[in-house]
Amino acid sequence: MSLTKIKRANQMTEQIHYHLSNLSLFQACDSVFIRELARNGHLLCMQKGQLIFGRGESANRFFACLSGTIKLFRETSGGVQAVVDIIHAGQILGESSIFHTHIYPVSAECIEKTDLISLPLALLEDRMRQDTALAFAVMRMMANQQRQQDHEIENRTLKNAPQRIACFLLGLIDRNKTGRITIDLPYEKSVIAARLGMQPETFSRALQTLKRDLNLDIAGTRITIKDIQNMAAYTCNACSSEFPCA
Amino acid sequence: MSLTKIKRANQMTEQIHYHLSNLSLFQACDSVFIRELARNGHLLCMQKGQLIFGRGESANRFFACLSGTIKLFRETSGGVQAVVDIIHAGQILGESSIFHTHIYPVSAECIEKTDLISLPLALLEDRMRQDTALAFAVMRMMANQQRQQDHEIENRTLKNAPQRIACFLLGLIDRNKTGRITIDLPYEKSVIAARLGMQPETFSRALQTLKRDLNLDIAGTRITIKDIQNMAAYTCNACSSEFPCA
DNA sequence: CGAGGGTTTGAAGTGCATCAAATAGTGTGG
DNA sequence: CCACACTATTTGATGCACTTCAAACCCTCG
Repeated sequence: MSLTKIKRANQMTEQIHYHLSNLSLFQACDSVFIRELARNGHLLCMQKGQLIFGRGESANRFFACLSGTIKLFRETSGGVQAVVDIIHAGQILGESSIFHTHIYPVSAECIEKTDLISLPLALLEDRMRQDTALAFAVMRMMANQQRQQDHEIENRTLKNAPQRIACFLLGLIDRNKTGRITIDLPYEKSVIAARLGMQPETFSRALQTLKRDLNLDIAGTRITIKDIQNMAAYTCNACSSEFPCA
Repeated sequence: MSLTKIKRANQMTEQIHYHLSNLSLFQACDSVFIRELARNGHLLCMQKGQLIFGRGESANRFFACLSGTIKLFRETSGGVQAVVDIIHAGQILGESSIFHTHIYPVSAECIEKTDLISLPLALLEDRMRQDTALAFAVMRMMANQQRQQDHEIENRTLKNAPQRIACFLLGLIDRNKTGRITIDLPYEKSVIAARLGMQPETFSRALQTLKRDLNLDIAGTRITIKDIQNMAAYTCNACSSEFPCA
């Protein structure tokens, strides 16, 4: 490598190191490990629609989402998708393939411009074997995802479309806010619809129902909720957990 | 303790030790640990309908299912339930409360006569911190559960009632059998219905549809499948994974 | 044999999907 | 900066899958 190339590589490593040290998952990890990760990390800038990995592909890298949004989904041979989760900045993805014989168990696609760091699974796996705190952090993460999935199954079983939307909106609310609240939908309505297991048309109509029943103000992608308690009653009565249900 | 009481206690410990050493989760654990678990284990014999633990209760024990069947579910204040999983002999339950501030994240109820061992969570947790292999075994288990849940969400999103039942039946089939196959439903139809997210009436009717479309023989709780490939095509075409997908 | 829970069947209603078309919104190149 | 093209969203009309409620049936077990 030329001197300028080395310099640029070092800068890149610095940048990656900075981002990694901000991830909650690595909070308890020592700087040596994070530095090693950084040296082996690639910065990826992906566009809306780009596939990060596909279900069934062999996996030797996992990813940290720095900015943007990613949908995790399963897809039939006919091309129909079931969205399983949505990943935001600060979260990681692909790590669970460690436990699936290094095969990605779902597909991941960017649903807007997204910055990622690609990292070797082997480093994480090795480190987890040595560092109990890291292993437990991963387990805590997995356990939380599991609880979320349980909640999702409950939602699909017990709630109708407007209630599922209301539940989703409540999840977007900053915990310690109160009174009148305005929300900007974090991504396309059709994606939210898929995430909630309904068609875009149903989403649109269900949102109208919600507007009528709960007296919401809706302007395009911006929604104002006047009475949160009312909304919580509307959806949480059909659910095992109460607002705020994280 | 009297001598006979001590003797009886030792016998009990022996019995528990025997069962624990057969659990796949503890295969890699040394005998000392299993013995310590056994000393602190209680044998529980529960009847159909008995609650093992309730969602939200504080947790300091987990359980190993020796025989019988347990449903994990979430329940609204109105008493409606969403069945999240069904636990069989050889599996454990309640362990994930370690990662939820020692609160059970779901409720567990026996749906038939069931034998359990109750064990202290603290022992498992401590041991996981020392024994990486055990920690990884737990993670593998959690990862598998997660994949199952993803599959379940896909099922509920993409499959109709008859297809979900067909998928369930395929999951009961011994992998290396072929040709004409007879299955006995492992528990009440209404429980299967709940597990699949449908009403008992819907289950009954959907099973008729299946019988008609796939030419099944159905006698009460016993079902004979004449053409597995046909059945796989029927349900797996609406799914991201192919038979056998377990 | 009778009681009680589980299952099936029937009739009716409802929520969501589907298909089609109109409208709004967004980004692009002239 | 506007006009056009393309995508996202909404709206309408219709059909179907599943739910709900009610009653009959079946099966098991005391």
